[in-house]
Amino acid sequence: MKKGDHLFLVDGSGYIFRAYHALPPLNRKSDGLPTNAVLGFCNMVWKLVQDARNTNVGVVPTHFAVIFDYSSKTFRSELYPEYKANRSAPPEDLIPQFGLIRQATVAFNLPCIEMEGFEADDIIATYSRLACEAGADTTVISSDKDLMQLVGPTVGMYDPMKDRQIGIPEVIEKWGVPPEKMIDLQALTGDSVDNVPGVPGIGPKTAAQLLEQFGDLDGLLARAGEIKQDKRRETIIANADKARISRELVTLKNDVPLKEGLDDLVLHEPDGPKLIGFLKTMEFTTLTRRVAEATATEIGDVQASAVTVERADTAHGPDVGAGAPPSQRPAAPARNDAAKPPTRGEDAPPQGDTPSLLSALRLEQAAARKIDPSAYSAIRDAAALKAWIAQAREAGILALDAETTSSDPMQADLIGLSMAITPGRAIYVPFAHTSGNGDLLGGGLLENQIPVREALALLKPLLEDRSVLKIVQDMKYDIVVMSRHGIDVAPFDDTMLISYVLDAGTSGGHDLASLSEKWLGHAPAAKKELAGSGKNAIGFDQVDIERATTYAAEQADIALQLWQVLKPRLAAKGLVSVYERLERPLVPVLARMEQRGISVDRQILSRLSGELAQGAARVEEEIYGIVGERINIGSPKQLGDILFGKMGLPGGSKTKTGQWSTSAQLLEDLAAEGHELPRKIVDWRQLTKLKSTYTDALPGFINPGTNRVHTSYALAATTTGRLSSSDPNLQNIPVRTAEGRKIRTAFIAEKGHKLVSADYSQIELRVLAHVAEIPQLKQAFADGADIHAITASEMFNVPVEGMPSEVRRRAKAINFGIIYGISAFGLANQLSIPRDEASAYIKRYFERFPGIRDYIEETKAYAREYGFVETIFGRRIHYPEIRASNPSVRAFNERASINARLQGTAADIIRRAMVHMEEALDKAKLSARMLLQVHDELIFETVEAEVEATIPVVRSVMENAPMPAVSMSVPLHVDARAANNWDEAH
DNA sequence: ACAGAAGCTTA
DNA sequence: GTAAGCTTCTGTT
Repeated sequence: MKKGDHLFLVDGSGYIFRAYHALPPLNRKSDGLPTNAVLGFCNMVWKLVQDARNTNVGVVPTHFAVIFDYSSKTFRSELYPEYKANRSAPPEDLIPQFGLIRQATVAFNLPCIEMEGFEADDIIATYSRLACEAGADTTVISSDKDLMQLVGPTVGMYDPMKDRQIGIPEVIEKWGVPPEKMIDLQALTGDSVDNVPGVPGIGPKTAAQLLEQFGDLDGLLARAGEIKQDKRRETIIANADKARISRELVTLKNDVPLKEGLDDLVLHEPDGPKLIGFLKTMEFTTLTRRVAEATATEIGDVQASAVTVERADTAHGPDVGAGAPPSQRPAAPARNDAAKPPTRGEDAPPQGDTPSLLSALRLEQAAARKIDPSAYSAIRDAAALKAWIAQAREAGILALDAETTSSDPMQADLIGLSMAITPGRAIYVPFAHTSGNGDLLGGGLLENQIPVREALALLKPLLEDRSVLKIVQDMKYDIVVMSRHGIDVAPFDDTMLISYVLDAGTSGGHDLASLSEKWLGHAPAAKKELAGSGKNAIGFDQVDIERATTYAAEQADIALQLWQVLKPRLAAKGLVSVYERLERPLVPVLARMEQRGISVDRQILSRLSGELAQGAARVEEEIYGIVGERINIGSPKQLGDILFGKMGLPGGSKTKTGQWSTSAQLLEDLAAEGHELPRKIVDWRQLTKLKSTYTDALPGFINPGTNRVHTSYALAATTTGRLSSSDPNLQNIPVRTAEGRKIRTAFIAEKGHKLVSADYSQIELRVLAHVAEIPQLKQAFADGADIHAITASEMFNVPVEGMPSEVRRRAKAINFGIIYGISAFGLANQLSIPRDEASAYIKRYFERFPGIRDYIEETKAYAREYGFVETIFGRRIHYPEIRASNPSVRAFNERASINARLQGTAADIIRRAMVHMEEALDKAKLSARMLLQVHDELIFETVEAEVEATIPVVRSVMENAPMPAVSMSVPLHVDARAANNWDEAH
């Protein structure tokens, strides 16, 4: 073996267990021999031997070996008799596969290596050392953490199941320590599967932290007395011996006396007939065919070979090391497109104007600066805070981030505040961290913190100071939290919204972590690394102050640096007014809407839930009666099998995963043919959907403090400029069916109040008429005529009077189709007509309204040229894939860009209405409060006596919303109604 | 435990 | 044919 060679070492034993559990059961057809792990193994080896180039393994092997455990008795049992003692026997149908995989290895012409007294891992360690000494590189094919100690400059790992490399960065990401400290980490944490004791109560996180602090295990044990936490110090001192023996157990032996030398591991071409013989025996037809093609062997010429199947009582199955490696999240490759050359049209070539230069300069500075946690500190007394506030006043600008206990700003307790004035430096002010040793009372407040009240009293003048700009990522959250403490933070810039205005539609989100990676090339610490996730999550109050400081200060620091890079880009791209008129002013408006919430009647929901439950139970019994067994109706898989398998209904289409489709559309069609079961399934789905998503879920969102439901609006979640609503989503409350509408009756006005609903009529079609300048449509809207009827009349030359409803329906579908970026395929589906008929409709439509064809072509050409489209207010929506070579990807982007101009303009219009609404109501001395937005509808709550006065004000603001920025050539029309509940008001 | 698919709700 | 979010089931290449 020489320099440049590459050795692949497959952890055969580890692979068997992992493949067995990960792969679906598979049995040889002829006799039921279980073979799933064998097939997985063969596929993996074939891929690596034949086609490593097309995997993420990165290199092509020159040497190859598969390593197995020999038996459970190794030198480790001598060292520590309990080692691997509580290992249970492997599953029955895995046992015969141990031997088969060894035979598969031989069939592949690969060395099959095992050694009495040593584990596979020791052999792997030995070969990788020898290879390194020979100047060659090694890839260990495994994801077992026990092998990670081997990772280094010349040794990598590769997880064949996830097609993912594991190098030094991946080890650090997963375990928090570099590979050379894995031994010490495992010595501390132990391993319950292998019965390595470790130190009780020390898990990977604590171990990594201790090793970070003390360097290595010996350092830690020598200086254990310095550990601050009482309990931790004691257990480590008491269990020092266990840690030492554990270290011996997990340390891999790299001087195993091997029979085969490196040169015996040279990779040979596969012997086609020999391998095919084995694969044929196993009845792996696909792989057999593939191997035959690659080795130019005629399958028919090869006889199935004999294999030996070991029986459970003779196999050395129990001896094989279990491989249940912890799952690994694929690491997103670091990406920094800030340095990329500008795309054609989109980013204009570097200009001489100040904003571009400033932006470029800031980017350079940010890229050069390393984020250094040691420049972050905690402020823990009032005097220091006062001094800091004085500096911030002087600076006139300050980034901040509130740390709380909940992602719901209406429930969050404020735990601390981080702030930054100078890039690279930041402070954290802890207010309410607790000792976190977790009894139900939550532990006591830690010392040396400025109490919330006192700290906020000091900070309030700064946060409300009109001459100090506050920079925040996602300001709406902080506004809600701070306003609950009586602080009105202003003025502000929001880095999330600046990014949204600049880059809506480009890949990547607008959250702090994504922006930091994109612009600063730095991945900030994740909150879940401090506070955990899922059911093990702790409140931020329980995170210790030191770690909280590093995390929180970094958040503020990054917000500041992002602002420095992004803000000048707004001016450079002419997007300042979009940000200042459509985004930033909406933040406090939405914050107030969220804070107000809406009243939801629990009793109505609970009554409805009962009715739905009864209804669903009845339909369920009827379904069971027809089907003859109690299947899970909620499982599309089971349903498909029953409908199209057992009952033999004419199955329509399959979904992309090969399942029978059981969509409502398809079931409706079957019902129309006279089948009774599909109808019942559709009914059952409606009832259970209403129950689970609405009547059962909504009461859980009633805030115990306010007795109202507070949705959360996302300003930067959609590509088009629409808002989105979540937790709960109040933008998809049912309205189409009578059953569903009952849910809306539960949304009620306070006593003595009414709900007012005001919605734009046909806003997107009006926008279309305006931007595409279609005379007939403009005229129809000016006349207040029925737009779909006019369209039908134009297309089919029929009078509007006495028009058959079917004719109007088709015209309506075409109008909507235009808004969605029409295709014959889509229209045909919508109207259940043949594709050529739909094509004919579209052709005719374009003949009658040539302006719309022009509009569509112009939009596509513009998007192709610039990579984005704009709304009439200048909002940009990017389509980076508009020039894709894949026709369906390209067509999708074309339709989306056509829709985005219309949907986005409509979204801008209602945003403008919302921004102006409060002042208009104020000026008219009306007390109405805006509660909800549903894309083209606003819902208000107002005292009964003011209803009549409120409606004209609301209507006027909404209808005139485009003014004075844009004067539309088509009038906007708003319908408004008041009632006691949302159903009647709508 | 978590992610993705399927399905359903809205404008 | 556009834009979203939530629930349930399923599988863990």
